[in-house]
Amino acid sequence: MRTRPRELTVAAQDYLKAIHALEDEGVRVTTSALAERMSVSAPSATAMAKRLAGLGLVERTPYRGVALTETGRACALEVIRHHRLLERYLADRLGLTLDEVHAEAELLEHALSEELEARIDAELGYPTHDPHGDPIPDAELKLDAERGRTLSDLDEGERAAVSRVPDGDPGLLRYLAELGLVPEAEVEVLRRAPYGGPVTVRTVVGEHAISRELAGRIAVA
Amino acid sequence: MRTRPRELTVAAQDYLKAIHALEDEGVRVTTSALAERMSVSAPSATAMAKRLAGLGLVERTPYRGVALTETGRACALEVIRHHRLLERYLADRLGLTLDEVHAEAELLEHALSEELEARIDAELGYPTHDPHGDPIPDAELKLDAERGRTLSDLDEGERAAVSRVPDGDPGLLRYLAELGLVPEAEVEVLRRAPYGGPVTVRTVVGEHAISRELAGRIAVA
DNA sequence: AGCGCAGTTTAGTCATAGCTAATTCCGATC
DNA sequence: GATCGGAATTAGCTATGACTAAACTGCGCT
Repeated sequence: MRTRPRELTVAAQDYLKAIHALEDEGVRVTTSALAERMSVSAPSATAMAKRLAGLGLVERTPYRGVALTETGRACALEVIRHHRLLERYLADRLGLTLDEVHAEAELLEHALSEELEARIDAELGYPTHDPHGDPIPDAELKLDAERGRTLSDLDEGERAAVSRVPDGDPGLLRYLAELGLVPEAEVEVLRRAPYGGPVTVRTVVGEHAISRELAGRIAVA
Repeated sequence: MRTRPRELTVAAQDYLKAIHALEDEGVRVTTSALAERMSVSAPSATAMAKRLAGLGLVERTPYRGVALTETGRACALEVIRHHRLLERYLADRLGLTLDEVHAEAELLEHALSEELEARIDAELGYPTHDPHGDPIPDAELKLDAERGRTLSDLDEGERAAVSRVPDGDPGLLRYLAELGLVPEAEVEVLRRAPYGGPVTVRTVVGEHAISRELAGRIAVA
């Protein structure tokens, strides 16, 4: 039996998604973290946290923050499934580029019926990853964690394939695409400057130095 | 330069669509007609009518009703364009049936960006009609009126092709499909009972009597 | 242990969009 | 031309979700 974020407001779904993302990043979901992520004032975040707690979707400890309940997590995953399936669809079937799909999926995700979700899923052959390399929760909302290594974990001389890139920032995605850093692409780490300095990589496009911080956000396999 | 219903609330867009539909049907757009169409109380309709008038989207005469302004009509057509393009897409590319597309398009129409609209339009080869046979406003929002004849206008013995069926009621659409009354299908009128009685038609599926009222809602060419 | 500040929450508003109950208007009838 | 009834509007509430300003907590630091 499937939980139904469908009966939630769009705003509530967006908050759940944000809370899930923060938990996933290992960040404590405080009011300010949530407010920041949602581009909203702290009181607004507090208010929504209370509402979600009232719906049994999060556990809330005043002054401490919130944590998703099982139900809350299911709702978040449902929305994420919609988002990532749509990204996959938009990229594969309508030719949207990596930097375009996120925003479009963001718009459409709340308007996708279960029917259509299933139809799209089948049409695409039950894909497991979105175009950025993020895993798509399956129809039972199972999500494989796959917290693998990143570009910044590789030793000099190591080669790997990019498995995941950050998904939200179109400018960043265009930049990475220019450097040849897209999912599936081959990379070799040439140098890792000490003290958290830049990482120099070779891709099909050539050699490029990128910040350690950015390298840490690019997963490899 | 394109008007931007995008900046309107979803509710406002839905009201504009309803007002457009009523005008199209030749109905005076009174508060009660609008309230009825929107499944909303009369005071709610009054309130929205005022809001739309304030935005310059309708001309409102208290106690008289509303009429779309040019801007209002453009916004309504923009929404209708989204709706019908999506219907066409869902039918052609995802295999949804005639009775399913309306509800899905209803959900998605407000979440469709101009970008994606253009992409879908191109993908489909700039279609002119949705799967029910309703005309799709073009990118400049021109809509061909084509107020043609209906099944109930045909004389006994006349043959024609169904050009348009009502789009909102899934049950009705399934019924019509069973009778072979779908867009493009060949029909021949066998009998027209007097005094507004039923019309008997032959389709590929056989002979069927349908009410005059229903026949009047099926356009032919 | 106490003080202070950063972070949280409360208090009080606003806008949208819905509702019911009460009132007002318009036109049709007498 | 007054009246009556139905349609339309006003008045007053509710919920969501945002905001600012003010008050409160708790933790770290002395």
